[in-house]
Formats: sequence, C-alpha cells, structure tokens
Amino acid sequence: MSNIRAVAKKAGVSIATVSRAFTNPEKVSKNSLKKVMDAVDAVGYRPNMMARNFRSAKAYAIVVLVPDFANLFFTRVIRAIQEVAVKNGYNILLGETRDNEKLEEEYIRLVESRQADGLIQLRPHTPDYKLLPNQHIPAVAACGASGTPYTSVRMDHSVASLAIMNYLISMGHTRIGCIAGLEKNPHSIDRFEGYKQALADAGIEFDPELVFEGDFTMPSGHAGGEYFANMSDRPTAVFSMNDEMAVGAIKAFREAGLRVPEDVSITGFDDLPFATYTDPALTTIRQPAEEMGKKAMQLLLQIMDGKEVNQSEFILKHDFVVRESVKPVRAKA
Amino acid sequence: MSNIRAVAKKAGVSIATVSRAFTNPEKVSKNSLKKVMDAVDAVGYRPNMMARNFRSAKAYAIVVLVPDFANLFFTRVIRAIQEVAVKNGYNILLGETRDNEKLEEEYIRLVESRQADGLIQLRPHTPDYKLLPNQHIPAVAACGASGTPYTSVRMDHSVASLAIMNYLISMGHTRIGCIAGLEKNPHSIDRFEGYKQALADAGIEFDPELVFEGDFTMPSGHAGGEYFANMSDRPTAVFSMNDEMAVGAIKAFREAGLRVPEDVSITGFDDLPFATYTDPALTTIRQPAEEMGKKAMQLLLQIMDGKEVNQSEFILKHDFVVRESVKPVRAKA
DNA sequence: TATAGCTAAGAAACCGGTTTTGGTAAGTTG
DNA sequence: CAACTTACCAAAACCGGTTTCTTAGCTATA
Repeated sequence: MSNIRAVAKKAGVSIATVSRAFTNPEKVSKNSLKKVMDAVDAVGYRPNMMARNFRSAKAYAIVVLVPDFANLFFTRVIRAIQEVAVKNGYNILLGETRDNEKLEEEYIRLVESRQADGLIQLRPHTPDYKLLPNQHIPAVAACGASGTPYTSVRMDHSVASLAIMNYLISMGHTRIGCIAGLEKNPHSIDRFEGYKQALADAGIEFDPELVFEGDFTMPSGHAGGEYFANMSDRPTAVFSMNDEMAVGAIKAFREAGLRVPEDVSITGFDDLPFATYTDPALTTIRQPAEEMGKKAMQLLLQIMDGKEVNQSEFILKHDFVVRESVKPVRAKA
Repeated sequence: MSNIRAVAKKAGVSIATVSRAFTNPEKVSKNSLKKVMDAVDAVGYRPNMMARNFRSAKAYAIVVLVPDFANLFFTRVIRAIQEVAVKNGYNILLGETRDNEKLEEEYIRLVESRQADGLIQLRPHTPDYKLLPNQHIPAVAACGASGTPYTSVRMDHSVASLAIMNYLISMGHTRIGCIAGLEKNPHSIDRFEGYKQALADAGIEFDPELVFEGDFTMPSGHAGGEYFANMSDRPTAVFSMNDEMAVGAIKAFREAGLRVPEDVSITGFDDLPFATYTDPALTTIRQPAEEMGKKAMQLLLQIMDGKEVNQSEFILKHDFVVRESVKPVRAKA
C-alpha cells in the first residue's frame, strides 16, 4: 500500500509537504499543492488513519454501552448520539452488554487502552456498581435514573409516572393496578415512586395486591394481565411500566374476555413505534430519547476536550401521549 | 500516561522484554517476568492499543453497514455478528446509512483508510450500486437478495414466499392480496416472484388489482389494509411482505369492521418479537438472522485472513412459523 | 577443551503519519 | 543597501509499540 513517502518521492517534495497538503493546505504553495495532488492520484494514496490517530493520540471513537439494542428506545438514543458523533468526526463502537459485567469491563478497557476516547453509558446506574467512573476516563451517563454519580442526562421518571397516574385518576379510576419492572431496577424504583405519590396525593390507599412484578418483557406483561384479569376485585385501570408489558397485558385481557379500554384501561411507557398500532393505541409516555442522546454526546465531546462541565445532572422533560387505551371509569352496574 | 519505556526503566529491563512479557510471556524468564509485572503495577501501565494496532497494521475493527437499526430483524443479525467478532478480538463500528449513499461512502472510507479491516453490508444489493466491492477491500454481504455480486450469505426470499403462499392456497384461498414493499427493493422483487409463482403453480390468474405497493412501514401497511377492506371483491387472505405492514393492515381491517382471521387471513414476514403478541398472533416467516450474521462474520474473518473463499453464495433456510392469523376460507354464504 | 546449539535479553530499526527546527530565497523596510 | 520579515519547504525527531538482529551465557556433544 502506498504511503506518504511514496507520494513525496513521486511529487518531488518532502513528506512534510505532503502532510501539510492534507492538514494545512493553505500553508502550501499552489505549485507544490498541485504536484502533491497529482502524485496522490497517480499512486492512489489514502492517508492511514491509524497512523494519524496514533500520532495525535486520539482514536476518534467512543464506545456506547447499551444493555440491549433490540430495545427500540435505545435505538432512538443511539441514533441521536451517532448523528452528533459523526458530525464531529467520531465513530461509535457499539457495546451491547446484556447486563454482563464482564463484557462491560471489556468495553471500558477499550477506552483505557486508547482504542476509544470516551464512553456513554446507557445502562441505569445501580448503587452496587463500581466500574464507573473508574478513574479519569471521559464518561457520561444517559437515560439513567436518579442517583447517577457522574455527569448524566436523563428524564425524571417519577414525575412522568406521576403525570400518567394523575391522568388515570382524573378519569375516575381509583383501583389502579401496576405492572412493575424488576424491583431493583432503578427505573422501576423511580416510576414506582410516581405511582405511590399519585395515590397518596389523591388519598387512595396503596394496596400491595395491586402490584405485579414483571421484567419489562411482553411475556411478563402477559402474566401481569392474567393476574389482574383473574382478580376478584379487578382494577379498572392498569399502569404498566413500559409498552411491551402493556402489549402483553392487553393480549391477556382479551384472552380473558375483557375489552380494552371499556372494561379495563391501560397505559404504557416509552412510546415504541408500534404503540400507535396496538389495539387500542397506547396512551403512554414518550421519553426525549433524541435530545438525551444528543445532549449526552455534546457533553462527552466537551469533557473529552478537557473542558469542565459545570453541571452534573441534566433533566429533560417527558411527553405525555394520549391515545385510546384509557376510558373514564364506568359507573358500577 | 505511562508507556512501555517507563515500565522498562522501572523494571530495569529493555522495552523489548516488556513487550515480550505481554505478547510472548513464554519467551521471558520467570525472573524478568516478575520484574516487569511488578513495574507494570507500580506505574499503572496499560498497553496502548492504537500503537499496537498501528504497528501490526490491523485495526481489529470491522464496519457493519445497516440501513436501519431500529429494525429488529437487523438487530438480531448484528448481535450475532458482534458475538463472533468479539470472540475473535474484533470490534464493531456500526454504520447506520438510512439509504444515504454519501454516508455509506463515508463508512467504506473507514476501511480504505485503515480504521477498520473489513466490512459487512446488510443492505440488499441493487444493480445500480457501484460502491462495492470497490476494490480489494474485504467485504461480505448478508441478508441480501438474489444477484449480489460478491460473497454473500442470505435466505431465498422467493422460496420462502412460495411456501407461505402455498400454505394460504392449501387453506382454500384463491383471492390473495399482496402488500408489497417498494417495487425496486430487491427483497420485494424476490418475494413477489414467490407470490406469482405460487399463483401460477395453483393455476390462479394473477390480478394486478390485488397488489398494493407499500414501503415496509406500519403506516403503509395500514393504507394497504384500507385498500383491500374497501374493495368490492375483497380478497380472503393477504400476503404482507413484512410483519410491520401486517400489523398496520390488521389495524385497518379491524377499523373497517372486519375480523381477522375469520373475515380475512393475513401473513407476515420476519417474525418480529411482537408477532406473537399481535391479535391474532402472526403466521409468518422467520429468517435465520443469527446464522446469517454468524456465517457472514466467519466468512469475513476468513477473507481478512487472506484465505480464499471457495463459494460465493451461501443460502440458508427459512423457518415457517404458523400462528393464528390464517384460517381456511369460508364457504360463500 | 573446542565447537555447535540454544535461550534470554538488549539495541536499534521500523510502522506512517505529524510537528518542530532550521535554512533559503524572495520581498519589505528604514 | 543592510537588516528584517515572510513564505516555503526539507530534514529529522517523535508517537509507543513490535520485531529483527546481535550478543552473552549456558549446555551438550565429540
């Protein structure tokens, strides 16, 4: 493969001139520039980025740690990150970790070993997690929950849940089931707080029987739906902590002969693309995924640039999307 | 940041010995090895991968070009690619191109400029496409359609479509609508071939009125559903070229007061995660995404290794997933 | 004892760029 | 006209590893 020296020889100039022709063309005379460009074409030269990056001690790559990239919420975030990244000359090394800490460590090593310059963590932070911010590696967290101990951009899940719960309550619902995520999941915790807060605000007593613990998957939502459908004192509405579980629950309700939303209202969380096409279309919360991704990348660029970030937590607002899956509670027959 | 020379100095050995201690420890005496390891701990040394890769002229990264990574089919493929890649020490640079050739060129440049060693193209090849295989860059295509002019691993979409159509026909359907993808999309072309072949085999005359051109999105499927629902001589079954459009169509049928599958049967293509949770659950084709991704990466490794690949096209088999969205045609009232 | 053969390890070359240094030719100023 | 810029460019140092070449020291064999 041709290198800068071959070009220099062909053009009859020094390698320094060839280098400058690429990085600081205005520092090179028209005459030399032309000679260089002709030589470049002649030998089919392409600068070797590895050499360039090595010399400049920048990999121009960042790693994005994502728990699960079959999750369409994350793909929205990644897309936004990517957009800002390429605009600034950075590539993205995608690390899907699937809650495997070994794998995650592997990826963090990439930035320690200079294959990447920084890191965006999409997995919500848990108190027992020690890996990050390991030391002085540039990192920002996005889409997390409350309590992230380093620069983060996120939504307030508690507030969003409060909003959707208030909506259910305003429709006259008082017995409201909750299909939760895993108990220790930070998002579950935050959303659960909103659930309980809304009940308390409305003077409705919290009933642990009305909480079903799922794991954010459709099958677990289906199980939750069955649980509520078979209850003797069935709730009139169900607050599901994400759209997938809501879809599973709707299926279970229908199998049990219940109509949605006539017999039971339901809400989701995330506004996945298919939320418009479920039957009924889901009333849900839309996270500002694009803004979070964009902001996170901008912050990371700033940090990698050595600039101090004066604020450690950026909280963006949710959107409340009203569709068809909630109806006012009916008068008891 | 500490480098190999600092370690050598601290350990009182040469840099060559330190290097060997990492890459060929068996070539180093126990004594030196211990001195080196102690020094490594003392100065907190981590080998600089950029330098290593630069010297060895391998980036240990590949780029995966994916048209749309919010498409859950692609995420299955990418995941499989990633698994094989990391097992072999490679990282993945994800390039979402969204049919933007400029962007795609940008990513191909990454391997020309040695930021990556090879490339997997997930976008189906079209005859007018000139970018690949540009020259001698290691590349393989996965998930494409027929007619890919370089090493590829794919499914036979025509055969899969034929299978699902034969199933519909075996259930007594003769008026079968088709919600197609964009006319020039290679997958559309292959799947359409299967559609027509099945009709011909069964002696059913092809009726262009029964073909609705969508674009693989839920809204276009919805439009297709409306189109067929309003037809005077409505088809009894609809062959949708993917699951998303099937979901849209089901929604439209229901809005038109039709029952699925009692009034109209429907089939999908791709077996997305939610295909089990639609109402009714979709009868569909499952592509061997994982195998395709795995095979593609293995082939790429082989090619990057300089080994010849003796076969240029690998065709894997589809799975036919029967669920609830098809019923035998009813006797006319 | 001489010599070949082997192992361990240091010195130095090397990968392909960027950047610093220094020198020359031309133009500018007092 | 001497002194001083300025523009351009070549030579060489440099980034942090790997690899080649060489030598020193040891063992085995005749």
